[in-house]
Amino acid sequence: MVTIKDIARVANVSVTTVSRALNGYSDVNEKTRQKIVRIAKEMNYSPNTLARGLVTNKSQTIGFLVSGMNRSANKDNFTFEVLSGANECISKRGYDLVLFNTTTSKQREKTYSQLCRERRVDGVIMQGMKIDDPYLKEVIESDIPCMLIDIPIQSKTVGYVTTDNVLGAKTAVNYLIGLGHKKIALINGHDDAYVSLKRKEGYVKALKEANLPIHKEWILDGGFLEEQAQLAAAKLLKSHPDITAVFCASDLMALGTIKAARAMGLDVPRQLSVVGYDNILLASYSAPAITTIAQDKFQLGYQAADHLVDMLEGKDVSHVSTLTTDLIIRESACPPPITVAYKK
Amino acid sequence: MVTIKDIARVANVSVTTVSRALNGYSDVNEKTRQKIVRIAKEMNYSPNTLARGLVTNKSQTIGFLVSGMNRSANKDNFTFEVLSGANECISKRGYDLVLFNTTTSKQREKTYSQLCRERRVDGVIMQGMKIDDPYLKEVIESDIPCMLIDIPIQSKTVGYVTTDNVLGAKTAVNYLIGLGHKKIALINGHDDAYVSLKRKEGYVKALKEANLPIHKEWILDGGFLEEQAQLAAAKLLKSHPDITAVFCASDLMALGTIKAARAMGLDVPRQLSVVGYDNILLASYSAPAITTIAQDKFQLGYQAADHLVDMLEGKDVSHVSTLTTDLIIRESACPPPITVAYKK
DNA sequence: CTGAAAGCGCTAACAC
DNA sequence: GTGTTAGCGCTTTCAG
Repeated sequence: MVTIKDIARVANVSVTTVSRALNGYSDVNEKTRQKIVRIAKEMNYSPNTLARGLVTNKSQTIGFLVSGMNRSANKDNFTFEVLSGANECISKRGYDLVLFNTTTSKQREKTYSQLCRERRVDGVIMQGMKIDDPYLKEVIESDIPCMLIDIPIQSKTVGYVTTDNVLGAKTAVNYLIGLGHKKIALINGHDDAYVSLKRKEGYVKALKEANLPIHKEWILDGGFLEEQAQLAAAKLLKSHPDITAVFCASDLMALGTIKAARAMGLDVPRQLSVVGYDNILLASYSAPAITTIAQDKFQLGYQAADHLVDMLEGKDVSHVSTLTTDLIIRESACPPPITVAYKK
Repeated sequence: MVTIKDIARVANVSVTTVSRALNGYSDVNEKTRQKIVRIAKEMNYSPNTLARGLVTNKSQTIGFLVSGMNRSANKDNFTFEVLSGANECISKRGYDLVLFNTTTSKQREKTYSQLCRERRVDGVIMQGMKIDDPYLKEVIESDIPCMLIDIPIQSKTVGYVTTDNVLGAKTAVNYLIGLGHKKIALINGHDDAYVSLKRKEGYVKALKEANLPIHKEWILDGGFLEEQAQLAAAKLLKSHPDITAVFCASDLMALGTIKAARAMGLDVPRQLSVVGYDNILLASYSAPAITTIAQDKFQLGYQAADHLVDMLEGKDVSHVSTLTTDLIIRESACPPPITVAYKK
């Protein structure tokens, strides 16, 4: 493995000069630089980032900390898209991503700061954490720069990027209301997720603004899981057959809800309208295709990475982004059955 | 940041002893060890892997080199599942994964060995490479241990894990033949992919064994892309309306083929049977659900990682695995229309 | 069982 | 412009 020492010897200069030349410092003779660069290339030199990191105290690596990258959790490619976005940006800006997966017990034994310090990551991007995850508390206490996805915590060293979940949910419910629905249920994720709280807020807001009553019994949790949502929806539709629409806090849960409806002989959308959230790939391929609120997951990761590197480079701008969402109208929602007319 | 030096001072021993105690060497007094361990814990010490790596010349990191992790390429979560599997195994065995994405131009400028040497990765896992990717040639020349996904190259330092693509394809086509089909086309990926070559081989083999003629015009490439496959299928079905079944080398292309058929007013499966490959998530959700050959992508990654670490630990076993596939029967294939009876 | 010393490859004062 | 020197945090001979 060739080192700057080898280059120095061949070029007949000191290692310092080699270091400076290769790192683009200005205070080195242009001819010497060219010579050094040429020799380095000839000798097929690559810098040792470990050694460099040891002295600069910067590793040029970002930790990507995600909960649940295990076999079962791949149904939506949310994590992967965020990861892709983050990686795209990070590598453009000269860093590399290292994966921290908190689901393997091996890593769980270590604290957040242990994980980070061992690898000397310069910063971390966190995704998929529950609101009460112990790691989250550590993030706040730690002074390692961190960008959170969908968790609004902010300090000198922590920022976040999220979407406007209240507005997104409101848009979905308003759409249903606009279609003529008055009895709209909510299948939410779970209270450990920030986005669930916000989406419920949007749901409530939309109903209130339309002067529609809020029924607590119409709000159920589906844990962001298709099967669990199916169970919840089945229960809901059985005990409240007058419901004509349900807004689900994820597309996966919308899928589950549709299955539940179908199992009861209900046609979607004619007898029951369903609107999802996320716009996962499945949403456009399922039958019926799911009307949903789209969020740009790639962008979520990209922006998080961008903010993080900004932070590392000392740019003192706000480290918060809120992305917008889009209503994607497809086939799973339509006006309610005309029986509602009898209500007058 | 607390170092072993700090611990040494507090514990009143030398750094050597601290190092040995913390690394579980046997030649240190049990009492001293306990004291050191206790102090390390109290001081919240984490080892600096950069420093360690610098001297041991091992970084405990594995590079995951993938082509195409960009925004557009996330339609099947193939890469993500392989990644998850690899990460699961790697982290169990005490390593971490660093992502090398060859789609960003930043990384493309660097050669394979540069990428690896800069980060001093101990080994790499490669996925999604085309057969003529320049990186691939470098892998062979390099002495860095490398496990390939779906590319059968083998040497002292390189191994691979793949599935039995010939058998998989053969199984698919045999299934179609068993259903009564005699005119079976193939929408393949592209010749730059090893798996395509093999799947074509399986297709041909199955037809031959059934004494069915091979028509070159019935074999088209869809580039593993839905849209491209749709175009290819449209062309194929238009010029050869007597085809009753098509085997696609990926589910995404099966989706495209179904769309093409539908656009021509053909019912799938009643007028055209379609069998896919991969068993991506979409396959079970689309309408009709796609009959396909399933491969365990998570396992692909897991095994690659396992072999790689074996290699790094000097275990001199074979570094090759061939996983089996499963035929998943769903709704996109059925016996051909009875019109074939007229053929007699 | 423990310590002193060297050195991994690199950067960064500081001097010339 | 360039070289000398020290040192990042750790492991590893080699002595004792």
